[in-house]
Amino acid sequence: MKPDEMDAVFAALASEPRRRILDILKKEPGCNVNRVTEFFGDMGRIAVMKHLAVLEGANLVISEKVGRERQLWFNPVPVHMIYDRWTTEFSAYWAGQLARMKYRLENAPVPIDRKKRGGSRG
Amino acid sequence: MKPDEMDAVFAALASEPRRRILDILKKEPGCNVNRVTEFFGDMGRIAVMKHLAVLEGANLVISEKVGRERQLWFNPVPVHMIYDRWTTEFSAYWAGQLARMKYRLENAPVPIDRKKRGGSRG
DNA sequence: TTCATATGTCACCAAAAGGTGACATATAAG
DNA sequence: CTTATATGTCACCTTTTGGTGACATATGAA
Repeated sequence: MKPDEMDAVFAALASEPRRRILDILKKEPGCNVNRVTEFFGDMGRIAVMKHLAVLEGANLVISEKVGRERQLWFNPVPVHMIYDRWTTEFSAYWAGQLARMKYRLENAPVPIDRKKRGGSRG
Repeated sequence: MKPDEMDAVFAALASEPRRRILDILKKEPGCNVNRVTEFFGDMGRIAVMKHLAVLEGANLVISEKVGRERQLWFNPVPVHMIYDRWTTEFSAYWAGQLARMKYRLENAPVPIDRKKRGGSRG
């Protein structure tokens, strides 16, 4: 997966309305643009079409024109590819860091022992 | 994980330079801003600081000021959370769709059989 | 043809992202 | 003190994003 493709997928997913569109397409595979628009009370058709264009650019949505309608489909492949990448790329890092940081991850960073900076209190 | 947090994480990851910064921090944990900047020939310090602000906003980077330096750390927790979410949310969908679409995923969408539209010529 | 529907395209606008240089502040070193 | 280093902050600029309405096109129906 090339960097540009990753950019497109992450950027597409970095939007609540777009993630919501994916949910809609998961629930109603093959529905058309106006049907998707119905789910949004605060957004018009053109905005929905732009979001769909972003999603199609990331290959997260596939469309096919049937008559005057455009049928829309969620494509899970890019998500799966990132998922695969993370399992391989990050698992080693997680293992190493988790062993080093134990369960302190969410709480505080682990300062490097460059200089002695007073004792830890508690 | 709230929608806003997901937005922040995905938006932060939707940038090649930012993903590169994370790689740098994985390789050199605790290094400072200027050190990170050295890796970029086409970007200045202020731009790097803005990227770091985005990454910190997504909690993908944690920093700690030590003396006049700012030590930077990669935090894998948000990635892990999305990873976890995907394993649960998408696995069922993948199983169902993969069974239905078989290996045709990358190639073509699967049109719903709403109207009979001539025979497939292949 | 005529009318309704579904989508595509265009110009336009406001806000956010992504970059810069100039300057201020804080710390280390002499 | 002075000087160098590391970072923070500010105004400014350009490009992209995200939204709109008006209008054009394509299809379905009568």
